[in-house]
Amino acid sequence: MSRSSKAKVDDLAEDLDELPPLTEELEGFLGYRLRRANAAMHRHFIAAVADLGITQKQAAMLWLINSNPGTAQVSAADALGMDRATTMAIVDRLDERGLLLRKQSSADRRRQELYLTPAGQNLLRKAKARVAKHEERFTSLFTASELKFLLEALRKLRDVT
Amino acid sequence: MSRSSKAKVDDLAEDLDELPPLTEELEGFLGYRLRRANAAMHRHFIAAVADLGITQKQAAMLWLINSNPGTAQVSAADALGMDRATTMAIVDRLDERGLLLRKQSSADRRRQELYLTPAGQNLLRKAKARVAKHEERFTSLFTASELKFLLEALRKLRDVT
DNA sequence: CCAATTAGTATGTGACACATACTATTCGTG
DNA sequence: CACGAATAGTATGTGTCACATACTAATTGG
Repeated sequence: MSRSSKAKVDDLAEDLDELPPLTEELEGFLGYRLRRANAAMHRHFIAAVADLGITQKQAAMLWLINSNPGTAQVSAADALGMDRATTMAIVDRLDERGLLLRKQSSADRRRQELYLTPAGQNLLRKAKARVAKHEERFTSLFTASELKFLLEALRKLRDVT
Repeated sequence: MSRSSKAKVDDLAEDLDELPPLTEELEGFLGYRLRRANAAMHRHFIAAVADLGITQKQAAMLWLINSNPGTAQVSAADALGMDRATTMAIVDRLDERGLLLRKQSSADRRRQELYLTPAGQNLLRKAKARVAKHEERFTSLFTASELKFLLEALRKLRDVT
């Protein structure tokens, strides 16, 4: 014991760092917890792929294009829940880095089909390994059934109109 | 039935909008689902308090100060998981709108104690009503025990180092 | 007493979200 | 078929937030 056993009971909270947190009220909110959890996972993600210099959104875009070559910008935007302007900014950034290319669709000349360049495929391959470890770090907190419930719960939240 | 029963089985997916989504692979990731759920709830929050012109972070700051008058900026920053620079920007904005005020601590003159102004208290009161409805819209998707698990799961994710 | 730490501040960069507006193209309906 | 509506991409601007860096003033600890 580092302290005398005569320490007053009143001191216990302070001793054990059990003072009520400033966020006590906020902790009851799903929105607050969701934001904090997302912030933590986002930070961890950025750190995990720091040497690749991509964000969650950029990685998601590369991933989506790799799985669906030729997808139009607007389709990618819808799939990822972004508007066209935001999608433009993200695709622009990846385009400037030579990670993807735009090709006008012959079927509908308004559309720009998106494809990964070899550089983009290469970067995505590296990203996949890091993301797998990153995900494992978080999913390992739960049992398989807990994780299943959690993923479904998050889907329900997303689909609220 | 709107279509002939002779429709080929191959057509079923198209008929029922069950084509695999472009995000099929991404859906398996906890980070992706978390981001989408958070984005949905964030959008809903902003819409819920649109007439008050505050963000989630600003509301959280007002809430925290209201519950803990005199809290220093750095304490609020720690509690909300933000750095000092970001906290400054948020407090500045609320300060400019006259929703809070800074008062130099007499005990430690480096510290700026934060207090809500009557305008800030008034705005927070309105916000609380809207946030309650907003939260209800999402928490009502779950049973009490499911919600308990979800909140705890999100706390675990936040606390990952 | 002095070095290290802490709190607040200032400044700059980058990523996103969203609004608006404009052009080119395609679609739908009279 | 023609023409207005809708769609895809683009350009531009605003606002929020995260983070890095650097600086000052104040406090703390050895």
